[in-house]
Amino acid sequence: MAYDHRAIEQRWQHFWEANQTFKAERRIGRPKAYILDMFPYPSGSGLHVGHPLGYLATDIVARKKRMQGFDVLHPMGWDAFGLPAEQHAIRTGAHPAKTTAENIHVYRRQLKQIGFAYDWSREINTTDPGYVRWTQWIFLKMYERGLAFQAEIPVNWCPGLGTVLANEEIIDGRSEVGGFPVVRQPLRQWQLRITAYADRLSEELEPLDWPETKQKQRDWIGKSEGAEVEFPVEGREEALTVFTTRPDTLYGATYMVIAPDHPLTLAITTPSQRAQVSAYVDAASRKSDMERTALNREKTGVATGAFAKNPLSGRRIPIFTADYVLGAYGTGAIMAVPAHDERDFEFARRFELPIVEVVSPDGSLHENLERAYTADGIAVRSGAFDGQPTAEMKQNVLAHLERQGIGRRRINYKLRDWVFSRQRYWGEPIPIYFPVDTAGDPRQGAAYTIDYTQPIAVAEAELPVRLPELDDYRPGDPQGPLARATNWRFFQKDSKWFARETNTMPQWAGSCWYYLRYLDPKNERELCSAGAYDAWMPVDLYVGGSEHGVLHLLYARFWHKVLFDLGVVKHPEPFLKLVHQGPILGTIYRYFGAVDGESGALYAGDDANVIPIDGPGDVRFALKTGEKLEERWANEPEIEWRDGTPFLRGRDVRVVPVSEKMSKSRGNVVNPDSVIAEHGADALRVYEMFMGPLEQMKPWQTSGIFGVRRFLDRVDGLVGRELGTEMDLETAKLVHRTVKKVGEDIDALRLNTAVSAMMILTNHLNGLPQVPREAAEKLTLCLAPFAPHLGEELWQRLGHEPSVAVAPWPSFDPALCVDDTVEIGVQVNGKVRGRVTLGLTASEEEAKGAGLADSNVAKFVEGKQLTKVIYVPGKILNFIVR
RNA sequence: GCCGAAGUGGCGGAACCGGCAGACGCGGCGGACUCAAAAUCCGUUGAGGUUACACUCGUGUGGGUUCGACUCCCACCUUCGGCACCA
Repeated sequence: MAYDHRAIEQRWQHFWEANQTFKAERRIGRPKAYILDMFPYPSGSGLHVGHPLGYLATDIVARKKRMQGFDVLHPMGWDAFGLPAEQHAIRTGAHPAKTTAENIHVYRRQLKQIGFAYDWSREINTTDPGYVRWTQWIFLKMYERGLAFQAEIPVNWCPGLGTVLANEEIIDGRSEVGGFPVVRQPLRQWQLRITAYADRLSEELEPLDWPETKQKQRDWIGKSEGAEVEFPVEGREEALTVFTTRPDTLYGATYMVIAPDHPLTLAITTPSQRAQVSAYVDAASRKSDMERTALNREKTGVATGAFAKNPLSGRRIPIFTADYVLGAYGTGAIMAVPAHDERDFEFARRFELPIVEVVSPDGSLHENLERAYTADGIAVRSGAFDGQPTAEMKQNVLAHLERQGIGRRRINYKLRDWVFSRQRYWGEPIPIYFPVDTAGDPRQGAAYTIDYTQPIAVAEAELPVRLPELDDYRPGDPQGPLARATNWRFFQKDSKWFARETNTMPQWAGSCWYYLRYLDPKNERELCSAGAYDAWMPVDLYVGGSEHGVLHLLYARFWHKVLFDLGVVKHPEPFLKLVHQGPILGTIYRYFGAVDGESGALYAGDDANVIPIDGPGDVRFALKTGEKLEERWANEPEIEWRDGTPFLRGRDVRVVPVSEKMSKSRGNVVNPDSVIAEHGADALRVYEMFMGPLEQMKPWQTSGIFGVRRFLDRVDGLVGRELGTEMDLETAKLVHRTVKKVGEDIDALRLNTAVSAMMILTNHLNGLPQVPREAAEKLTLCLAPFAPHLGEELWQRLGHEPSVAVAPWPSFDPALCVDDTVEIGVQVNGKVRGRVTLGLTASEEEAKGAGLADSNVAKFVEGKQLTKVIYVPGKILNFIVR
């Protein structure tokens, strides 16, 4: 009874391709929907079953919208610049472009066999010269506006990758890709002035229909409102300016701290402290991010010997330098208020500095604080401000400082400018060149000097700047591998020599604006035409992994806002609604074995009799009797089930299933190709949607797909039966409710319960002597977005012309979706004791009578005093007795 | 440490504007079909209890609000994700 999925799926995939069923076109008077997936990086290992999850959700939404008469843009492309292709090139010598093209070929084939409703005529590839041209064009526009600039700055240099990294690409002092250590090192870099957009990037999140990602971005941008205050330094003209969010605690500032890398640190240091301070500054500059974040919990610092004057209290306060103050945030110096800041408190304790309470929870004075009091309160020891609550005092102090001209309101951000150059080959060349001072021909080895202070933009007409051919792609040189392509790098113009920029753009560049290129992918005159923009933008639904919550989504919003200011786009935000699909986990099975190895090994099985111990390497567990054990892992084929418990095949060793992110090294990857070959693309699609809520993390269970395939076979069987014209009321109600629920669930991306609803209908229809035609048709139409191949097949079998993809979405009769009678629970003192069927409009008297007529209810009420009756029509009847 | 999300049968999950907890699927058990197996179909399946019913317990833990709490409030525990000296 199983249908032939191979034949059906191939036939309809060919049909869609031949008929261009999913070509996106705008028609007068139709609503539009732009439904976008985060396009993949085509890696060498192909897709695993986790990849299509988000694509399936959008595909179902897109297919339903199309059936509802929307013009739908649902495109796909490739984010094809990236490290893996380049690393492969270094190992094998194969050109990254070649590897990338091969990988794309595999990805395209895999996606097509899943049956996505993409408009493949709009496919884009970020490495195409026709695409790179516009990425470079946007860069030049930023350069013209001063948003792209060079600076010699300490950057995050990753020797393992031979390149610099953006702050966002570093996790715990290591590279996000590869996990290599990162060190601080000064280098000439291109940066993008994302900080100029910090406020808009933070504030304009507000109206978007996004999940928690909104808050993550806000936190990353880290807007904080406060004040800049000047502290006069003894014996110097210029004051030391600090940033604080707590101007109300100014009277409690008992010392100051200046960052080791602050330009004034050495200048203000007194001769007697010079040696100590220089040593501290040196040590701090050599520390990598890792050391600073991981090891440096204990506060360190050195007195500079200098003193400042607290502008409000008039008190003479010492100036320290300490690395808990960051040179790059605020002004690089702080006023320290140990009584009301945990870090300052810790430092003050360590260096025996005075701790003066100036904010009291209740207005009374406290001595010998045990810890910093960081909450709001009432001002004390604050001169004329005493007694003011924190919020009020902030305003008053600010006003006072502004009148005196020694302070002003100020907003600061954690966000830093985006280090935008990479010392790698496989990226977009930065379209800039520099004058060269040389006596001969640098391509022939003549000595030369490049004047990096005079960057020149490549003329728009000369875009794109293409990558040169290279024999050796290895990184390592801070100038990047492109510096080795001397014939490409150096050129003459008006008999002067010039050198191209040899850094390339980071992987994120291409994905910052790709959603705009889909609108008009072949346009050679503009990145997209105004007509194409107006037809489709903004993106109505964007689905992708939450790992891109800060990186890609922040960068893309930034570029979009720049393009908005340029007049290229007309909306301040590109993505109205964002959803993150959860990862699909692979399952492996854990057990324990003796360290000695296979021969005579002691197999301890599951966790029950095993305890963790401290030890080197893999030996982190032992039997309770003391024998040391190693953690071992088995995957699905090595497992057999006995009475619902997994065992190691052929052995008496119990194993414990553990779900983890799918990865090659764990051997828990499930390949969609094999699932499709065995069960069909429709079964894969429906199973992935049925697994659970889209946004949740879910373990893949191969057995689950059997149930889904059985369901599809049942639907196939139903529609194959002789159909009737009559439909009984119960069936009609269920059919119409299912149509309603499936439609609503798709709109809300509750795809799992939509599938469940269709299963319920199918089970019901299967029990009928004859299946009504209307039921079969509506079920087919509901199922079509989920299982489109089977949907087409059944639609045709029902006597309709293809394609079901453009058939109208089924309607439902609201009257059939509400019950006139309903079964409700009858409670006595809040416990359910019976149930009665009542009309929705039944009065309390009727309900009471019906409820008491239930023998079991009567039993609990009998002999007691009925004190109250709670009746919510259609919901509950509750008798309160005493 | 801070921010965010989540804890429900053997498993994935459903219900959550407070109103019959466990839909749907997997797995298990029993049966039909078969020489047999697979596939398919039917029944059953939270725990305790009972011949059967009744009944008792049950949505991470402890409290609270309510006629009534998986759902709301407070405290805590655990898991996952993010940030991490940002003044």
